[in-house]
Amino acid sequence: MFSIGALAKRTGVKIPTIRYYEQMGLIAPLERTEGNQRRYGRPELEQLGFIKHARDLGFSIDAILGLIALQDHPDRTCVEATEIARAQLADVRAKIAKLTALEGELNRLAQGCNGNGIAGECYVLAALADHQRCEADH
Amino acid sequence: MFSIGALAKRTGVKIPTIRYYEQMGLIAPLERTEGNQRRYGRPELEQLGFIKHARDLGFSIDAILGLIALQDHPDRTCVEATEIARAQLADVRAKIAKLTALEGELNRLAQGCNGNGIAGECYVLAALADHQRCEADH
DNA sequence: ATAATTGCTCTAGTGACTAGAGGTTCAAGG
DNA sequence: CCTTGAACCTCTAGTCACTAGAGCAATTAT
Repeated sequence: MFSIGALAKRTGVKIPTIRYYEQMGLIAPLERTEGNQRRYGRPELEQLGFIKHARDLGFSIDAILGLIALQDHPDRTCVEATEIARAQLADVRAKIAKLTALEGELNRLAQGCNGNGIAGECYVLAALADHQRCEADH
Repeated sequence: MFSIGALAKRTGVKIPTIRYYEQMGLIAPLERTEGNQRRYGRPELEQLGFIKHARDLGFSIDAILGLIALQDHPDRTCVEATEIARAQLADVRAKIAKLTALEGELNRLAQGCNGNGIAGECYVLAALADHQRCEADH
């Protein structure tokens, strides 16, 4: 049985975030002290590890709630968990694609100007003002 | 001179967003009608195009405010504009790197399970619970 | 016993919008 | 000229995943 501070230190999740997760229904402490302080056990430690890992992978709180519901009903098929993971993967891939396109344009933008001119004829500002110069459409 | 609705249609920026940008100090209409409705001209159209383009490239409202300040003082050197663009590029590259790492892990996650087992022995849930199985650290 | 640390709840702020309520103004047709 | 309906106005609150701070209570160490 340990305090919220100890849990925070062990998992690397900040104290207010743990309390926020509790509010969102992700982890509740097993019990409280007489003075109303949260006391956690090993299962909560593992649960929070799970949550942190999923958050690091970009899963939304809502998606994690779904995964937790699956953990709590291990008789359900695994399809749902895999679907959540696949959706997340698709999301990440879409983001990568978009960011890569932006990288290309920003690169041209940043290289077009050596930084020695004056802003009145700055390539960066001109390029931002004139979308025509873009290769990809966004 | 055209209305906010016409401006929205021409630029593809939604009406509430235009009003929000005005609140943030990005674009103000030249004038208002007697009945207090916004009326925009060509300069505002171009300004909003600039803003949209920069937002599409991931620039923050704050960064765009900086760029606009440069436009308004064309005597300043171009260095600042380039610096803002370079910072944005670095940011985008960092995000791509992080997302690519996540993509790898998510891919393993989603492929480890064919979706036919039961959640009690689901690879997705197990992998999320056990960070040890990860290759990269995040 | 006391001081230092840690904990509690509650409210409000972040960024970049989006949604809705409740009311006003404009443009077009009759 | 008048009415109708679309578009407009302001203002407040909600989104997501936290983060910060106020003001107070409990625990721990000395």
